[in-house]
Amino acid sequence: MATLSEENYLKAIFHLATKDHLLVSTNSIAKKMKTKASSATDMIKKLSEKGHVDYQKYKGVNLTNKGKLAAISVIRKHRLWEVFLVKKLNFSWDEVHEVAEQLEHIKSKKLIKELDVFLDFPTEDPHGDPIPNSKGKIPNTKRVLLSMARPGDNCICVGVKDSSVSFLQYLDKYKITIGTQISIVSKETFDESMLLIINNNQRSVSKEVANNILIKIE
Amino acid sequence: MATLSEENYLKAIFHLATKDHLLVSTNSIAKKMKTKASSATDMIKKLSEKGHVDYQKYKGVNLTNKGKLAAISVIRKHRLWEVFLVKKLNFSWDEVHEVAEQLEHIKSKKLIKELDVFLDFPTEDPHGDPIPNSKGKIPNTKRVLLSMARPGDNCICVGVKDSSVSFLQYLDKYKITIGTQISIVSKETFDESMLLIINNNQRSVSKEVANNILIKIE
DNA sequence: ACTATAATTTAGATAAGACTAAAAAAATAT
DNA sequence: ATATTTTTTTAGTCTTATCTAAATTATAGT
Repeated sequence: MATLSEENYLKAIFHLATKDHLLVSTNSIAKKMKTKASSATDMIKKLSEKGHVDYQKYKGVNLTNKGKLAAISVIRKHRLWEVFLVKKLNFSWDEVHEVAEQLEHIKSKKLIKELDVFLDFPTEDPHGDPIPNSKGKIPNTKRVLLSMARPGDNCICVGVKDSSVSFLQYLDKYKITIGTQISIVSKETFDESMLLIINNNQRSVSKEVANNILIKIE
Repeated sequence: MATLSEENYLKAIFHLATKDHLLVSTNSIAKKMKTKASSATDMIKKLSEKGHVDYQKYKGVNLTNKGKLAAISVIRKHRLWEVFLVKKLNFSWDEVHEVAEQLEHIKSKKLIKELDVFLDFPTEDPHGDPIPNSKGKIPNTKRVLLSMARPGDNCICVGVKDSSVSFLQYLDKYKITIGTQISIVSKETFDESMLLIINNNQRSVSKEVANNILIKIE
């Protein structure tokens, strides 16, 4: 059984590994975990001994199947709790993360099974991120960044890439949420800002914003 | 802010202190926490430094007002989560304790406030124990032990003193739960066992059982 | 009151997870 | 190809919460 700290490291490594870059560096883990590289090395050794990662000194780590399933299990719990907080306890999408970070570590199979039933088997969390099923399978949603859309496209906001509080509050301010219709009017070549129609209002968003909104193009 | 371990010690001390015996011994704390007396001493010093208990070497401890409120806050969370697990997630009353022990340490004022709203401000947990309000006031229910009742009394089960899994399962087996009607037929002077009518069946219960069922006499 | 026993505290050790500083390996630049 | 910089690891320290063993204080028995 993984400790709280081990679970957080596994989650961090999972998020850092991408399809084309499965090997994760010590430094990137340390940065994500907001600790020092030496602490990351210590934990990597521990995770390696427990069979959660493959590790070669100076080469970085790779999640084993076991480690991957452990990470996904934590992510599943995190996202289910986020749904609970928003749907049942009136939390807004920028308030859920901190609490879900704690709730995701509660150990009880029955708890998470019944929570899933209670929430009617949700497939996405309040930020549009997919919820892995109990077997560890992650439903893949074909989502792209708003910055990928072209003038004339009609899109629906389906999630965010950056779920920091400041960004979520920005979105709330302009009434952009999951399900919001977005039409692309034009795109500036100079600064890559985009002119959009959102809720019947024209609005210009910066490259930074467009790079963090996930959409589905109709 | 108290650590997880500090919260557990505070809770233990609170449960050990009674109206007529506010001073709690090191050994009793150690026993309740399932640690050694030396560990208890260490923690007592820490709690004393933080102003949660009054402590005099070799004399035992006493919760300060601050420590009492901290303990009650944990107990409130524990009991609210128990209600949630039973009412919303189909847990039975003997399954909730272990999970609530974890959930009670989640730090979020909004979480517990909204949970209280969501559960419609319950005043008792699934074992009949009173839920302290947000100010730390504990509603007092006039409950007595079944062993206090006399032949001819008609009673309602309102809770249990011992909420161990084995006792709760014993009660489930004989269909005794909160709200169950119990009539006292007679009491043996020899072994203090009691003859009862429960759910229209005569049943004899031992002194040990009668000492752990809480009732209200009509 | 004095002794035996029980309760409590102190001292010193351990494990987990973090840190700093220094050493070693890898990557980059010239 | 060698020197410099960056990354990673090692060694040693710290804190929290635990432990064992030994010392100290309190309690009970005679």
